[in-house]
Amino acid sequence: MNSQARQQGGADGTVGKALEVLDQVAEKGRPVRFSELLAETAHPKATLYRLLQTLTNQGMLAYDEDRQTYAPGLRLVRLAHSAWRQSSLAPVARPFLTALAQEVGETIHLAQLDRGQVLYVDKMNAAQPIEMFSQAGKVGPGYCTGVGKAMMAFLDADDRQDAINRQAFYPHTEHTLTTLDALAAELDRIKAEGVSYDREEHEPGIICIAAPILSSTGRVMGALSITTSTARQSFDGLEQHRAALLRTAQDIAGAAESWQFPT
Amino acid sequence: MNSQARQQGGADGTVGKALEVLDQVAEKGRPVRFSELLAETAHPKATLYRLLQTLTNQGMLAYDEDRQTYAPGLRLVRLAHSAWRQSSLAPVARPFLTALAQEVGETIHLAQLDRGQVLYVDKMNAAQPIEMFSQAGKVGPGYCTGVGKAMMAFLDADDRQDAINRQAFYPHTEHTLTTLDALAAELDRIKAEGVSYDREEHEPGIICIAAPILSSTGRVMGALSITTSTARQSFDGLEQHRAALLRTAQDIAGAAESWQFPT
DNA sequence: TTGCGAGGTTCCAAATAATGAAACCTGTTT
DNA sequence: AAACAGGTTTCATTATTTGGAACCTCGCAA
Repeated sequence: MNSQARQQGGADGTVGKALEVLDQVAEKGRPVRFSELLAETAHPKATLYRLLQTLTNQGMLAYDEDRQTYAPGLRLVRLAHSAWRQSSLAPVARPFLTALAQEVGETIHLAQLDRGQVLYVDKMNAAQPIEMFSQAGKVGPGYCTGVGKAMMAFLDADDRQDAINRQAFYPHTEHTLTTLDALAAELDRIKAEGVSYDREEHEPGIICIAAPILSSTGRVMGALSITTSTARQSFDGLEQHRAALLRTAQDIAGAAESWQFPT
Repeated sequence: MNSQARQQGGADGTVGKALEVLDQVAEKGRPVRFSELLAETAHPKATLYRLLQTLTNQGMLAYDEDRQTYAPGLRLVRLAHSAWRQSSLAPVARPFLTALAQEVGETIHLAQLDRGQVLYVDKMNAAQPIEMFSQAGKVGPGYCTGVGKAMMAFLDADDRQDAINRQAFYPHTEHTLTTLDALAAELDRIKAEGVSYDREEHEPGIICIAAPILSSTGRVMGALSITTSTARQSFDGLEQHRAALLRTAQDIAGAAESWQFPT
C-alpha cells in the first residue's frame, strides 16, 4: 500500500483502542462513569479498565476520585495548542478573517475537514470579540453546512465518496439534504460554481455562503463561510459578498502555501 | 497501590510510547522530519516509524507528503475542545475573570498545573479582545511564575516535591530563583501569606501577583494572576489588588465545586 | 449483625501485538 | 556508475495485551 492508506479509526492495535476510548469520553461532553463506558464498548471489563488507567496515567484523561468519573485531561489542552498553531489554517488565516469580518459585517467561520466532519478552527464575529477555545474545536456535520459541502465538493472522487459515507443525513430542518444522491448532485453543482450555500439546512433561520480554500495543486485545505440569519439578510445580501469571500479564500490559500515556520 | 499511583510519562506500554512521540512532535512547535525525531528518540527506526504511522493514521498527527514532515493533527483540536470545556476551570471561571479584568484594568491569567508545568487555560486582557487558542494551552515554567509558585506552594508534601523535581531552574532573569532551597523557602512563605509574586523572575519588566484556587478540601485546582509591567505599575499598585484577587479566587473555587454538568 | 449486589480491581495462562536487526527500496549526490 | 541518505518493509523473536473469572469493598436491606 502507499498512495492510499490513511483513514478511519478501525484497527491500529492498542493505541487505536486507547484513542477510541478517549474519543468516547470526549464525545460525552461530561464526566463519565466506568460502568457507563463499559455498557457502550465492546471491550471486556478488564480491558477497558486498563485502557482508562493508562490514559489517566498519561494525563489524557482526568479521573475525579470523589465522583468517580473520567473526563478529558489537561494534557490534551497542551497538545491542542500546538496542533492549532501548526496544523490548522487558523493562525495564518487570522488577519484575513479579521479583514473580511470588518468588510462584510457578518460572522465568519473557518473550518477544516476531519474524517468527514466539519471542524471549526476559528470564528470571527464582526461585533463581539472572539471566543476561541470555546468555539474552535467544535465539530459539525458535513452534509448540511456551507463549509462542509464546499470542502467535500472539491475532494477527489475517492475522498469525496469516503466523506459522503460518513455523513449521518439526519434531517435537522426541512431543507436538509437527506439522500446520497441529493448530496452528490449538490456537490457537483458546487464544484462547478465555486461556492456553496447553506439554505437553512442545519438550523432554521441560519443561512450562509461558503467557499473552499484550495492549494495550488487543488487540494482542499479548508473552507470559509459568511453566516447570517434570514432575519438580518436575504440571500441576495449574501450573494453580494461572494467576491470578497472568494478573494479571501484565495488569499488564505496563498499565504498558507508560502508560509514557512519560523526557524 | 491506591492512594498514590498517578504521575508521569514513564512506561505504560505501547500507548505510553505513542503519546511520548506525540509530545515530542508537539514540543517542536514546527513540522518535523522522521530523521529528526529518530535522532532524539531511543526507539529503533522501525519502531518509531510504526508509532508515527499509527498516530498519523489516527489523526493525532498530520503528515505532509510534500515536505515529508509530521505535525500535530486536527483530531487533537477536536479533543481539546472538549477537554477545555470539561476538565479545565476556564469555562466556569470566565465570568469572574472578566469582572476582575475590568475592575483592575490589568491582564489576568488563569492557569492549572500539569506535571509541574504551568498550563495557561485562559487569559483576559482588560483592553484588547482576547486571543484564546493562541494563548490558552500555552505552557510556562512553574518555578518562576506567580501562578506556578502559588500552585506549588499549596500542594501536599509529596506532590510539591514531585513538582519541584520537575523544574528546570533556568535563570531567565537575574531575579529567577535557581535553587531547590530558594524555591522551597519561597513556597513556604507563599503558603503562609496566601499570595505569591513574580518579581521579574521570568521576564524582565514583568511582574505579577497570584493566588491559588483551592477546593474546600484544600486541593489545588489552579491559580489566578494579575500581571503588569514595571513600566505601568509598581509593586504597591499590584498589592492594592490583593483583596480583589483573593476574592475572585475564592469565588471561582466555589463556583467550580458547585458546578454540575448540564444534563 | 449478616447477607446481597453493584461497581470496581486484580490474576494469570493464552493469544496477540510490538519489536528491531537487517534487507530493501528510491531518489540524490559524488 | 557507485555510494549514500532517508525511508519502508520483512519476519522470527519477545514482550504486551487480553479477558474470563475470582476477588475486593462499600452501601444497603433483611
